[in-house]
Amino acid sequence: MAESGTRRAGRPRKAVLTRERITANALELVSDDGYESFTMQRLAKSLGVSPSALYNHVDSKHDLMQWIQELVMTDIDVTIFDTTPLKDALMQWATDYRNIFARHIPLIPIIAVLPVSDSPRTLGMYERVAQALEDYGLAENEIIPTIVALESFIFGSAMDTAAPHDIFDTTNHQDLTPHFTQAVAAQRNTQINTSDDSFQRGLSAMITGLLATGRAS
Amino acid sequence: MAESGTRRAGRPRKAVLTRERITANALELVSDDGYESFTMQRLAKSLGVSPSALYNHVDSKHDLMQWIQELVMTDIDVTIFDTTPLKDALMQWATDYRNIFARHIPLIPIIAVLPVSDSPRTLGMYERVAQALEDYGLAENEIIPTIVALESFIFGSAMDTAAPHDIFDTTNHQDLTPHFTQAVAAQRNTQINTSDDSFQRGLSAMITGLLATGRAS
DNA sequence: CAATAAAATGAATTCGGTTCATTTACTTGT
DNA sequence: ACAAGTAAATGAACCGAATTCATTTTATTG
Repeated sequence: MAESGTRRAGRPRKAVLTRERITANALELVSDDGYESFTMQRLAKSLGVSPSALYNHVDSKHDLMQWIQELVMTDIDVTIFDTTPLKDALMQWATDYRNIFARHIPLIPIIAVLPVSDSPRTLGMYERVAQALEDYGLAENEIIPTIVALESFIFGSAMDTAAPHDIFDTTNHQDLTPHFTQAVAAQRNTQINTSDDSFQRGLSAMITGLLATGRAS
Repeated sequence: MAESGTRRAGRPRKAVLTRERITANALELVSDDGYESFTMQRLAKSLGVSPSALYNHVDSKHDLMQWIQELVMTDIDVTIFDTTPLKDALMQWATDYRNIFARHIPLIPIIAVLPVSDSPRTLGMYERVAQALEDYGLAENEIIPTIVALESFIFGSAMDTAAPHDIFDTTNHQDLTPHFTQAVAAQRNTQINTSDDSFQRGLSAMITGLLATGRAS
């Protein structure tokens, strides 16, 4: 039961912590030392504050990760769609997107499931891409599946960059896997990084195919 | 310092736990109740054993997850390559693969980074796919990038199935995102599940493109 | 039956995220 | 000036989960 309020108003003490400062420090920690060592305690220490103080500003570490992802999103360049033919623009955008999230792999399962309305920056990016696809003449109902398909490939490819170089080493089992072993050797001979090679080929193939179908006009 | 061994040999007590029993129980728990509630304590309880007993057989929970992934892999059907033209076989294999891992999303970051030599079942699958691609006439050096690209898309798409249905709801921001909002409406009108639609389109596009390039013969 | 050794136990450790009662410091109305 | 009010910050405690370790159990074998 609240008493009928005759008490005077008041203002809080000056906040040392703000969403901006928290998020900026978090991103810096994560960029410098990686996600494994990113804890609320370390973040608090980097802000010169006790861990519990963070919880006056953010509900959970998971929410904080969403803040980080929103900030990371601002790195993705969509101005390329203003100046470049669609297919090339999509290639560059997707490559940028993938390279950025390759450095933020633990964010991927979070963003993959995050409602766009919780991330204005993501929404802005989608708007630009949707517009570009519409301008190109893609059928309205194909725009979302096109974006989602590209994004799924982008996320999967970003994760793939974390694989060790010798992930396909089969020196133990080569007799049982002759075709695969030979294929690994052939790719290795090209001297091209497997992840990059795969991403480029897959991306080019997918974009070509997606744009070929259902051109509206 | 070891004493010069004059002591007689001995045999251990009969093991209640085996890798097979542990893995089977783990998979059952995970399938029934999901990964969130999957803990070493619960697994131990389901095996009628104390949590620490598990560590006589597995080095870590992470290793156990690898055991589970190896078991899950056995569900993926590659016999389709024996009977079906390559493009259709790839479509069915990829769909199967994606649908299975859609129920095991937490395994994806693990498998994406796991050396194939640690997973004979995965290696077997790769061998079959590599052979099919070779038989088709794909250039040797394109076989691995083709597999990796498809797998990246499969993993990304599997994660996408966890997204909420209303992930693209923009009722708050529609004025700022007219093209995107309209595209969402158009896709929704098709009545097709967005994840499935996106996967199918993306997969078909990618396979067509990957097989079109560099046919050897 | 005595020695052996793997397996299982249960208590303890560690680490992180999170909660909560309490204190601090700033603002505002009188 | 000052009393009241409030958000922010503190520090101790809580909790869940993985993992470790000293000890005990039990099957086996010469």
